[in-house]
Amino acid sequence: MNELDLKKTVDSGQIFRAYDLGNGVFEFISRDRRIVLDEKENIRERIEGDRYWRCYFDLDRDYELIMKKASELGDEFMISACRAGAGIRILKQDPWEMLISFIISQRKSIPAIRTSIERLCKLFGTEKGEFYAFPTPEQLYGANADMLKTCGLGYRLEYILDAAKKVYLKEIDLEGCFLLNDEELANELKKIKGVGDKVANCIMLFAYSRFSRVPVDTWVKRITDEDYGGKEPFSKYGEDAGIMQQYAFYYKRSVD
DNA sequence: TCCCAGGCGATCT
DNA sequence: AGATCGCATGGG
Repeated sequence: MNELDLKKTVDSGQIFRAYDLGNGVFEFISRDRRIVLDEKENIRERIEGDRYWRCYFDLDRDYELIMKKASELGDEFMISACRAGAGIRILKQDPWEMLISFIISQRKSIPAIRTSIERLCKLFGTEKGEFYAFPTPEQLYGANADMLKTCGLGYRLEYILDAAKKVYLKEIDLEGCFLLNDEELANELKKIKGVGDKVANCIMLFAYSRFSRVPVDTWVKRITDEDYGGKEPFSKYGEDAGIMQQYAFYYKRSVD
């Protein structure tokens, strides 16, 4: 019950710095932290003992209620999505890291996003022994322009620089943003170049625990068009719509 | 080689 | 407000 499936979570498109190392071993990197988990061991016990990772893996939320709601509604596609996505959890990630990661994500494939982010970390992040921390706003704001150009950011480069500038110079306070309501938060994030509705919703869902937000990307559009005849199927899940979106995203990609 | 990727900003009607 | 269009680059 209420399992945590590391493999599915790594592949769920919400985290770009998580890796399947093989043999049931998975690595997750967040900010300047790293955890390596072996699913053959009691991972739940291990995570529960650590304040940061317990919060990160969202262990205290009941993810089974949403399946019940899909069943009550007779929502067949979402029932299948819940079944396929069981064990995926919405990771509580860092706002700055999500901001940069999802600016990069636009019109890029997930493997290409990973490549760009890893280059950024390796070139500008602080070395932590076996890995590199995600670069801070200061590190990106002061980044060498020629080195930045080697990260495959394309036209998104100016967006990244705008984000680094606004956050480093405190025009935008990402920690203070936790106090804002959903609409205020979305508007604040969209002051940054390269942040539109979709990227803002990703940041809100994956960093600010705004579970009602549904990032509408190419896959979600396809679900709406192909499986619901053009009628948006997520809002009826209310405060859990973002979780359902994540299951549906995972499911749709898996059957494509 | 060709096609498209977890969209967005600019520029129109 | 809503519809179109160009966009840099890397994977498959």
